Amino acid sequence: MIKHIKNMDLRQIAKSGQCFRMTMTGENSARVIAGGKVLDIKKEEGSRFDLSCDEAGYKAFWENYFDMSADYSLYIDAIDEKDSFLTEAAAYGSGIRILRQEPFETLISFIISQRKNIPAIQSSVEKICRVCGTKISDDIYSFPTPEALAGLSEDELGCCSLGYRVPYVREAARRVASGEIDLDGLNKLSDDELYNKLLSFRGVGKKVANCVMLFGYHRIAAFPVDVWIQRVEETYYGGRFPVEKYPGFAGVLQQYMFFYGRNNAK
DNA sequence: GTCCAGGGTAAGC
DNA sequence: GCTTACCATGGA
Repeated sequence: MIKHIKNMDLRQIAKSGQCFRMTMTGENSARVIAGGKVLDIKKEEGSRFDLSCDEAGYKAFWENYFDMSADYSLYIDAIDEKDSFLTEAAAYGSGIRILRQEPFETLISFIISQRKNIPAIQSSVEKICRVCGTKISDDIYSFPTPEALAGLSEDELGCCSLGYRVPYVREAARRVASGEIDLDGLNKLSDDELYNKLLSFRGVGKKVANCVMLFGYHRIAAFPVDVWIQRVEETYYGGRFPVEKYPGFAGVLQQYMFFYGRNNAK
């Protein structure tokens, strides 16, 4: 089916470091695995995209997943003109959207992410999906359910290049699978309450908690600070980015800063 | 072979 | 409250 989508660049999103199961399949095409489904997207002319789903599937899942109701030009227009770095960063990554990913997949993926680069995270996540995800079609596996992941032995998880993170992943999966923590139910919490709840997972500190908030709960005020953002803050902002200038959506701008800073590092 | 990665924990001040 | 050693692994 055909959709016209503004502020949508497949390569930028696939390489933005917010999701780990979106891969480029060609110069202008990508494949996304999410929600137990596969979507192939191809960019045609201008803002015209061809999606491999029907209208019902689009409405039921992908429209929300890609945050289609948001107009990202509003976030970009709100940037202080005098901030030349952020202005350049937003122009550079203007096709990035903040995907509405599932909380559990986001939580586990970002527990894995600590002290790994993006290709290594993708590789680990892919291994986990192959070990205990559900087969969707030939050679394509969904992200595992909490129950499936919690049921793995240490050895089985050990084959997924998790290193010292194995107990973190197991404990998180168990707490969710047992019902001790209802991840979907956390949606009703305020940002602060959600943040503190996420910190209760072993292996989740402030950076990972903020990533889960931003990418798994679409709390776009969350502003994760990793090594790349730290460099940007030190180089251009005297040590700290003024998040208070952008109340409620600093997380979107963080994504532009991360993508630009990381791709233009020497 | 060396350096570093979308950091966190626990121990020590 | 704020440092610091340590953590496994693979990509660049």
